[in-house]
Amino acid sequence: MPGSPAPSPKTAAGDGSGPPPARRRVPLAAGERRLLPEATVKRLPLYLRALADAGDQQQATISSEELAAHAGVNAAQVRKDLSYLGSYGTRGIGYDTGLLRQHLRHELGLEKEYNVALVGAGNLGRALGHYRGFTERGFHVVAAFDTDPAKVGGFIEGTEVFSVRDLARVVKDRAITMALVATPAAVAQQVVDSLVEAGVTSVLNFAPAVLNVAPDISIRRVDLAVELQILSYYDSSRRHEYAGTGS
Amino acid sequence: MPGSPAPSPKTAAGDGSGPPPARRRVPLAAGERRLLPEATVKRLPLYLRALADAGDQQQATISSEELAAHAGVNAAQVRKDLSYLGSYGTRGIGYDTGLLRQHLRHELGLEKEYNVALVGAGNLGRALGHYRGFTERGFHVVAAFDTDPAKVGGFIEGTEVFSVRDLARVVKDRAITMALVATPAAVAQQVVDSLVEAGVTSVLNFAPAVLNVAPDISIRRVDLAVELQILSYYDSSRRHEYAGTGS
DNA sequence: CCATGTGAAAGCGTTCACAGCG
DNA sequence: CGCTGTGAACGCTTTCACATGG
Repeated sequence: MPGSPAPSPKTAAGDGSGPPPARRRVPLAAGERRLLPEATVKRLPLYLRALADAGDQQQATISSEELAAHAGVNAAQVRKDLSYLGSYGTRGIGYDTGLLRQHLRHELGLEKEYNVALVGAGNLGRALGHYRGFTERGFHVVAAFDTDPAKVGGFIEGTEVFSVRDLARVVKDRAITMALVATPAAVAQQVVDSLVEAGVTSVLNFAPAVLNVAPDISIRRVDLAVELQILSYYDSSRRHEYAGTGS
Repeated sequence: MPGSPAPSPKTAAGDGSGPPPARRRVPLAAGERRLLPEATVKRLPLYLRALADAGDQQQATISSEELAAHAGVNAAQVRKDLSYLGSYGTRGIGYDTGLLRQHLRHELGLEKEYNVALVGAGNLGRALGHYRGFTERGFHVVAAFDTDPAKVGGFIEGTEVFSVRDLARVVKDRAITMALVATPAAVAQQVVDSLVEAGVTSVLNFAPAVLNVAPDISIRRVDLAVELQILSYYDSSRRHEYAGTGS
């Protein structure tokens, strides 16, 4: 049963917005850095991308105003977010692009490279396997898995497709800690259970299902049908907007 | 220039969480229904899916507790969300699955079918074109677009690939109101501008860029690299967690 | 003088706790 | 009695406004 009732509602269920609700409350020692607010974490990658754009244009510094424009947020937001990192801006000038980029990469843990598993070699899975953006950013898809014997033994962009029966072994052998789940919804929960069992601690779930995992596992959901349904809501509320009042 | 500074920071920039920040403040007339909180809108599709699961199992009613388990949220949240719809539950019993499903579909505007354009027929674009989940839910990809002459004239799962030069014409002819943008980031802004110009009002953006659109256009972002970077953050904060205090 | 960094205020969203009703 | 519906409390997020400092 994929959607078995969670023992506790506080489980780190993959709701797509809050992957690790576990916030620490302990006093924390000297050099240690406190967990950032979740909303801030979601924006840091956008600032990083804005910096890449600025760096391309040989810009030595960038203002919170410019970063805000690139990230589609308020400038005060940018300053507050960056101030959580101990902030390395200069008043009257702005942020040093190179320095800030380094700090953001460090804070996001992007100095490390990650080995990633891809589970499900259907249409979406194969597209994910071909996607260049992952490797470029240090996320290496080093193994794919499927149940279909016709797909097992094949390759996706140089990555071998294994049987899911070999999942535990391959995940351990290749030191895989992240996974992309692109299976049918019906098997997604058991797949993620196997992945976690084998040592995976971060999961990006593309299956249209909410998955339950232990609180020390991060899971995020990318749900295409849900996105379209959200758009549908706003579209339809626009259509009805001028049907009520005449004012 | 894709990331041109927004004239006003209040533009409906595609930040992935808040597509239409425009909340109305007018008193609103009799039969009219107020806009739902954005956070609620994001959860309604999950409840709908939970109901589909329950319906499969011949369940006539479902409790907020059960819905919560399926959606990975708190039961009080479910009740509050559903109460915004005027709620059709029965105290002591729960919600009638069929009735609630109908109301959710109505509220989300899913009684209508949508014609969708797919822009960018690269790996990701083709995978999206093959994805079954869209048509199943009433979102019909009726045209694809690309600049590559080798792709133009081809078909993706029965959908013709047009030149982007014909975008305006085809979008109008086929009454397309939604679009999936799966182009390189560099051209995404001009693509979305053309789409909006041609009559598209809802956009799902897969390009790694923040797009600016008028406030009456809905845009949502699905950014795979950003998702992995967020996971990376929590992964690395877990690794550092036990490096500071010994307690 | 200009743009950062930040308290304080305002706005949202979530959770609690229980009244209300079938 | 059980489960919904909801005011009120709480906590997180955003925005404002301005002191601060290169």
